[in-house]
Amino acid sequence: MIPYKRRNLILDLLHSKDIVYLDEIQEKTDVSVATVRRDLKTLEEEGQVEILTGGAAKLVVSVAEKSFEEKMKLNKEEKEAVSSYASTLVKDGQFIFLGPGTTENHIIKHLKGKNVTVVTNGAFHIDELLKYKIKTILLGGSVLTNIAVLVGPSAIKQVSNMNFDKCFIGASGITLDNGLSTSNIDVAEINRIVIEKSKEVYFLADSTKIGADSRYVFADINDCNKFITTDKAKVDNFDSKKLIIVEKD
Amino acid sequence: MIPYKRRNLILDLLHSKDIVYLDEIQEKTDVSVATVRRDLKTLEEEGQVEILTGGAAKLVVSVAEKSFEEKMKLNKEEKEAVSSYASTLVKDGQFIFLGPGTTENHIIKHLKGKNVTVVTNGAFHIDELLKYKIKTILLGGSVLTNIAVLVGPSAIKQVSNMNFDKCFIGASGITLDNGLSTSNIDVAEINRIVIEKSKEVYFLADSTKIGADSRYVFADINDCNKFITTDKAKVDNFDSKKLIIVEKD
DNA sequence: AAAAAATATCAAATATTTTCAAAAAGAGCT
DNA sequence: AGCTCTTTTTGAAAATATTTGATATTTTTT
Repeated sequence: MIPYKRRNLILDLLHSKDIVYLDEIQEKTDVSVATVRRDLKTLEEEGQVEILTGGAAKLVVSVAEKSFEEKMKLNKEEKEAVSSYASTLVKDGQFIFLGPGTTENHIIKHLKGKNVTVVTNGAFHIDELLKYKIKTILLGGSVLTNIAVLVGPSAIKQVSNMNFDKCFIGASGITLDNGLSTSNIDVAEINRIVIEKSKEVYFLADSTKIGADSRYVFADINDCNKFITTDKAKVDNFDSKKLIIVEKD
Repeated sequence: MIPYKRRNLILDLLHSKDIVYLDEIQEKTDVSVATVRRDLKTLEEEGQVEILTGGAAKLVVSVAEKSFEEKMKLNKEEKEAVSSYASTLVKDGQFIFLGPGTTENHIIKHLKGKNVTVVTNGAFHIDELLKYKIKTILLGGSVLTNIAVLVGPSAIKQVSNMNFDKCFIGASGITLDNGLSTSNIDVAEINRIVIEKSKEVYFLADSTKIGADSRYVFADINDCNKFITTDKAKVDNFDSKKLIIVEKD
């Protein structure tokens, strides 16, 4: 196994485990402890890993990204299924808005090669958007700590002057009675405007969001063209004409 | 098989695989390892591939981030010295602008705990700013591929309505004759406005920037309050009242 | 103080770079 | 086309450089 692959393996282990021990790495890679140590030192110099005394290492993630990356892992399959379907709706040349959530982030990789322009207020999407060389407009404004979302009068003004072909928006909570809600009032405000300025509106939700209410309501269930989710049972009372149930594999 | 086709084959392999081994390529192309190595070197020079020890090569993933991180490493000590000094100029409660460069990025960690608001058009600064919980306003606009800098009418409009206590701006090139220049016309435009809207203007430069000109000039040497750099020799002809030479340790 | 872990050192094993001559491919000419 | 001359590409061998495992030494933990 070449060094690069070995180091990747270590990072992979740390993605699922939080801490790995030298023995463990050694066993999986079949090299001497000396080499494992050297690998870890290399990764540490790259800022990817922190070496702990006691023969272990843990992943270094920036505080802010942590919560985002952790959310990316939650219900990954559902989010993947929903966003994969959502991406098929995007046609060449379209001008679309992506909300700042993790489900929306999953969409990005599927847009690769499509000639679209993405507008978003989710600063964490930037890496992924650049990676796939997608034309991007990031809204400007105050950056919300922890979630790196851009809000404020300036962001509002910008979206107010845009007309989207489609928007894809997630929510923290969704109920038939109260509609879609989120935990931040500024995010709610932006969502509200985006929905108004979009020809077609798509709501995305993994099953955990359904049935709960968050603080700030920004839309009614009926404000969308399609509501994309995976769990049929949970949306039984919803308007079935607007529902799209996708299978997670 | 002609060289061109061979190299394409390597890229194809990397499309699906992430890593290819020398043996693998050699087997498929039926040439000597020496030639495979040369092919890889060519591809590397084209920026299409990364050569790894072990004889494998991997597709370069996020060109953008990579180049930023690599630039962060260049002249690290000088940048650190310059930005460390720059940060001492920032007082509690101030409203400052940071340019999108790597030198400016180094400033951020030194702002930890200071009650300042940072405005920037460098999207790559976000992680660092969130990490140290610094109040941040990110300009909105088109995201320039590769460098993740925000530009365009919207960004311009935003900075035009702001009044900064201080701004810290780097450049790609600096000469006494032509002043400060950068490689992107939009970045130059933003810089120009920021300089106008700042009570105090600070230019930052590691020694490699001095003596070279880039495409778009955005300021004269005299447009600043202080010009902070490390290399005394290179700035001998500059107005000494404005110069601050810091030691790298 | 004993045990465990981390660091340092060194020689062997691998990989990479350099060098050089042969082969292949082009370019110009008759 | 056939022939020379030049340039480029290639493979093999030698020279360097890097990676690795083993062992000894120092540091840290218990």
